[in-house]
Amino acid sequence: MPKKALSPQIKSLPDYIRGLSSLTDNIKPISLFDGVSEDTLKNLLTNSMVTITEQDREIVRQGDEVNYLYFIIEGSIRILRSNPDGDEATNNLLQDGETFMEAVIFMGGMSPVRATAIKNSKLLLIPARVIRRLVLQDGQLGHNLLRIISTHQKEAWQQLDSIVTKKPAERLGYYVLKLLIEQSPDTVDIELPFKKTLIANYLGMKPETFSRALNKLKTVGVGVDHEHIILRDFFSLCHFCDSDTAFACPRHGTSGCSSRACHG
Amino acid sequence: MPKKALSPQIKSLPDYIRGLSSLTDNIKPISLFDGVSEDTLKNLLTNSMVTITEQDREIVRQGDEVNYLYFIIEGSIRILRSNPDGDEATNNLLQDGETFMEAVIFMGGMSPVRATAIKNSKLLLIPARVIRRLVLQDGQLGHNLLRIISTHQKEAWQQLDSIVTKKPAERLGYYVLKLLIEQSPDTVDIELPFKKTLIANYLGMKPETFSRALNKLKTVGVGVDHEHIILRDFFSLCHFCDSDTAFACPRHGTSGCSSRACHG
DNA sequence: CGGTTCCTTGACGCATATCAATCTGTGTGG
DNA sequence: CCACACAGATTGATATGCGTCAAGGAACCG
Repeated sequence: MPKKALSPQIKSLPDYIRGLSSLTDNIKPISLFDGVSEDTLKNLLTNSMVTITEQDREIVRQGDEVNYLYFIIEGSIRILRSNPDGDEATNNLLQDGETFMEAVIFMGGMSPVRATAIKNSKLLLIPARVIRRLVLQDGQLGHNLLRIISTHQKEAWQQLDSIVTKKPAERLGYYVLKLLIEQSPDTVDIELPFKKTLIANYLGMKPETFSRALNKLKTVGVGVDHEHIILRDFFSLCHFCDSDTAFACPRHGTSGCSSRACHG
Repeated sequence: MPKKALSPQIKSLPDYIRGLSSLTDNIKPISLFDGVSEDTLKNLLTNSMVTITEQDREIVRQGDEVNYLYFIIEGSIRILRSNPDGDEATNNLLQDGETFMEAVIFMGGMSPVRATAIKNSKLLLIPARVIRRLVLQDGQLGHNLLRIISTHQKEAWQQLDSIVTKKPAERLGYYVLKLLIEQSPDTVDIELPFKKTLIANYLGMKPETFSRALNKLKTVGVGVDHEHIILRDFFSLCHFCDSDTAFACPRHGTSGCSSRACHG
């Protein structure tokens, strides 16, 4: 276990900024930079750093003081808690365009969670004090931040509910349904964005149980081929829908939709 | 199951305000109003309503549009999610001086959680639009809000971690330890603030399991008498400590402390 | 005193964790 | 190109811990 502080390759960014600001236009649901003034954006970027973090490196440790808000330019990050016995609970799995530690920098005290890189990742580190200052100046930034944090809160609530009230197969079905809606509701081919072991942990089950849950889904028209989930038809996952997902589902209410949320 | 919309007794508050503002000084850890300007406070209160909500009434339903931030003047509130089968998962249990729905009003869309009154409660309803407006004007208010939401996020993370990695008795021990620290670290008598059934659900277990978990704790020096938890000594709960609680514990590091967080 | 609600205790069954073996795909070196 | 090693995934057998069901007890209230 590495005791020394992490020291990833850090490049400061005189020329990087332009590449980035054009990059931010491409990524789908970037919330942090949405609609902020040119001024704020410039201010944010000039005060930030870009770092490359290699796979499995620990970016934030449990108990660390957190001085940055992390924006994922490219890569995958896992937010988790672990105890002395080595048991781990995954709080979140994040990808390009998402942020992390945005809530932690407002908590005061040390970080209650760890953050590790699932694969080689490129991160933008925005100093916490810059965020705190700019939030007061640019209301849009503050609003974005509140939306991001609130959305993460919502996800945590859903995750908890899933684990407490649903059986493994239902949990997995619910997860795949959310993937479908956010990825592309117009296909029957869904790609698992992370290793199955990781997703299993995120869903609060063991890899073996995850595998068996996948098998159960086959009986309701949800096939599997490696990291691809193939649906028999668009409505195979409707059984796992709840009022949250129904709201986000473009197909909700159309003929064929058999969401249980209707009767909830 | 009551189908009709909730319609609690609503009094508007020309004269109530003064009583309230002196009241807020007494409640222990009020975060929402901490350090906000007189101006903001007045603005907040004159635009808000006080309602009395009787026990078991549903204040916010899953799927409702939420138009208020709720401040608990007095009472107890349960935040939960439930599914069509009637299974319920408790996301939070709140008391005097705490707020709820503060994150929901920034999520956009409908509420992913329900809120019910555990007992007769007096609530301050602050319109969401007022909050959104004042947040931009008074940085202190925005900061308070961010702290509250972030703290709730932290609690959700801890709760999830507990349920996934800990056994029932450990979960309960961890919960009681947190009660001890926040209530009064200088006593060996801790009072359970809610019905055992409710706490059981919050901890993700059945009442029977909760009861058996209490029995297990007796073997490590944690006795029970109705709603009172009596410790053999100040350090009976140290076994359940983690780095989060260690940070908040005034006795951490003193002789007698045997926190596992030291070796984590 | 009888009724209700909440908690506790006991007996039982099942679902998931655990342990162990096999399989698949991938990358590496001869 | 094949042999080998390795990680991740799958499958099977077993065990155990929690949920479930059922009964009894304790406090509260009319």
